[in-house]
Amino acid sequence: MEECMNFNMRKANRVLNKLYDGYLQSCGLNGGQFTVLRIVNRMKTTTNSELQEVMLIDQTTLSRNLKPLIRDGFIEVRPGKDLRVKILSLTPAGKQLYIDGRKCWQKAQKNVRQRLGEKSTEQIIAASMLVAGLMS
Amino acid sequence: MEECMNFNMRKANRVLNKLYDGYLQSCGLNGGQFTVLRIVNRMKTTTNSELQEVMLIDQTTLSRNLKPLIRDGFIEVRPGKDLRVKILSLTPAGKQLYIDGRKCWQKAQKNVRQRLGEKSTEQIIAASMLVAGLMS
DNA sequence: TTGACATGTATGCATATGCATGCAACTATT
DNA sequence: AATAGTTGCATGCATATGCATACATGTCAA
Repeated sequence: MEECMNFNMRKANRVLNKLYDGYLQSCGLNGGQFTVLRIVNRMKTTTNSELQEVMLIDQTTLSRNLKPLIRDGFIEVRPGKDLRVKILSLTPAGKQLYIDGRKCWQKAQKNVRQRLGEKSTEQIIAASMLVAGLMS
Repeated sequence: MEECMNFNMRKANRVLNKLYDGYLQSCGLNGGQFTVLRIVNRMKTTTNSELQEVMLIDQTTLSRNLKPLIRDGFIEVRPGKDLRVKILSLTPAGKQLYIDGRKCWQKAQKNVRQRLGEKSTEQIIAASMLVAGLMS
């Protein structure tokens, strides 16, 4: 019986989410919030719509994920030249939170890497990127 | 910068879910419901807790996923020898729905297979299984 | 300039998910 | 048999997600 790719990825995703969330909760983050911090940190300065493209996430979901990070002073919003655009960047507190979160994240990633092995780990990440490329 | 496995799998999962759901909606199913039908069909007869182990899904989530399928007459419930256990099986309508759903599912799976190629497809499924194995 | 259309973001609603807990049925120890 | 603990499933609640839509700002054509 042929395997269902969707089912298997969903299952793997549930397992992985739980694992990463477990490590991240000690600094009050979940996987989605950490990802936002991580990308904003990398971009230095970005916008909702740019994040949306990078994460391939629904715009409204992203908008809501950003909300508490902005409210709690981790992400700063400035209006762009185009007043509709909100320019996002990490505040000092946000940078610190990212640094803390990164430590938790590294533990999670290391745990996975050790259990799956280097080669499988890289393959899985590459495979995920391939699948994400189906979006177009 | 090292890639985050969790982020990449989440992203891939979003893309894949949308794709499969798009194909399945023509027979009124979503990916989760189709998976339940598929597994019950394969098992002939099963229980909530057995499904839960196979799907690595939260028991309460599964319970809720089953609810509409039972209510709408696609899954039949008989009490087991242990009266707490509900023995699940497909009704004739459920079997038909699975057959219909399987056609949609095959289109989705074929689409993915064609775009990613045979080798990548198999690798991704194998990779997902590996990751799911982290649950233990 | 003005009016029509486009774009960036937020909100209303419905559904999905999972943790904590509740309840009923079972098991084991006395 | 009575009690305590265990197990299988369901429900209350909180959060996450995404579609449809609203609203504000921008752009372009006349």
